[in-house]
Amino acid sequence: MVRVSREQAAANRETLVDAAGRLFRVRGVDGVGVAEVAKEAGLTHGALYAHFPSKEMLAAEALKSGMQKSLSDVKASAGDAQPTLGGYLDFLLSRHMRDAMEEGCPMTASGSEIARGSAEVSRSFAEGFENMVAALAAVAPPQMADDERRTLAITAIAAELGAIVISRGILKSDPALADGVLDTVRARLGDVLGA
Amino acid sequence: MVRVSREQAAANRETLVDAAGRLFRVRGVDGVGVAEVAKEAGLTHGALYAHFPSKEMLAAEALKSGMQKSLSDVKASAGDAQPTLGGYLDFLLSRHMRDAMEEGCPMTASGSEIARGSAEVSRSFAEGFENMVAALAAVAPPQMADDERRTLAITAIAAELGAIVISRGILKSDPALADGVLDTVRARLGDVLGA
DNA sequence: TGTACATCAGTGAACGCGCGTTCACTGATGTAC
DNA sequence: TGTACATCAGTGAACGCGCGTTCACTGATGTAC
Repeated sequence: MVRVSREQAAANRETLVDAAGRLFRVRGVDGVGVAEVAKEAGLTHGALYAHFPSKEMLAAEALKSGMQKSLSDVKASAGDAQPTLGGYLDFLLSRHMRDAMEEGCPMTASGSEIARGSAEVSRSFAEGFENMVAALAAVAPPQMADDERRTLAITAIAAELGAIVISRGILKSDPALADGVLDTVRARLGDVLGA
Repeated sequence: MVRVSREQAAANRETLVDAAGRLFRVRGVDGVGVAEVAKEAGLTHGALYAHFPSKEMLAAEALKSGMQKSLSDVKASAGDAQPTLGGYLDFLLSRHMRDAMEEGCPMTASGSEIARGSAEVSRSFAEGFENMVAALAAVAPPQMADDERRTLAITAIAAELGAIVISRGILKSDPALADGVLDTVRARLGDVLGA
């Protein structure tokens, strides 16, 4: 196939970003070649360079998109019910969040790679982080002052990220401890934050 | 040079592990070749395979060694004074800890790579994590029950790891926010843990 | 202590391989008349 | 609406390169007598 419609091209671009996000989260940016990303999207590697100037830029785009998607997932986790901080934490610190890396949050899956990324990557990350902070602050106990809610949200996200990373790291050698870390941090955050 | 004394060989092995730890932390395991590790240690890549069966095993060894060294650094941060939880947290959540990746903790520098590593890597990590938990639990408020001290230590480490990773990720695009995350989590943990 | 020889830590060339990126080409899409 | 042609998304061969690993070789170290 050569030359597709503009709609199709836009769809292909999105498919590339999604495939990249999924693969990069599971195996790392350095662990996946551009050819595999393109193949996963049903294209050849050459097509990828019609949409992105380099693998690095694709990674930045995939990160941004993944953070947005992840935020939507968190918000959607409440379903039709009123979202609560406790509900968000249950979702963020669940075994599913730990195990389903391909659909999870890029922040937990690629944290150490983001630190080494370009300024572009950093910008995508900062934006996604701010949005996540805002989402958690919005469901913090209403009697709190605004800056206290923000403080609480930042601390909860940091603890969540750390707990998921630690739990994943331990999983292959001590699954019981890996589960314990998730439960411990979830419970402790609950005690502390009243959620 | 060919064939060195047994002492020299042991020293060379250690130099390789140190060099690998430093380089892997800064640029990632996938971001550094075995030739560069060997060169950094003043050897050629061939020599590396006299000490380690593969790059993967070298990485596992470097992780184990790095976690031990990191724990020593934390304990040493108290100097001659009586170690306290607050003192440990000041050290763990400092700008220096965030910026000096080459001497920092492999847990924060390579978290997402550890999750993808072998069972061997997972074992090294689990052991290092347990030791760090024990060290923090040992300086937790003495009136607490043992399991509560452990819970507290796990939560503090998770929050520390997350805060450092987030701060590093944001640093290139928003240094002020990056500092803010460290300070926020440090303060909040202090409030909450009474340290 | 002195000599002969086995050991093996370290060297550096070579291996096959997959990487990111480029580019000449294709032909359906989109457009101008 | 129909025709002629420019555009450009996607193809796939080719590029140079650095990767992890292997291996024949070297010669000082360590050992047996």
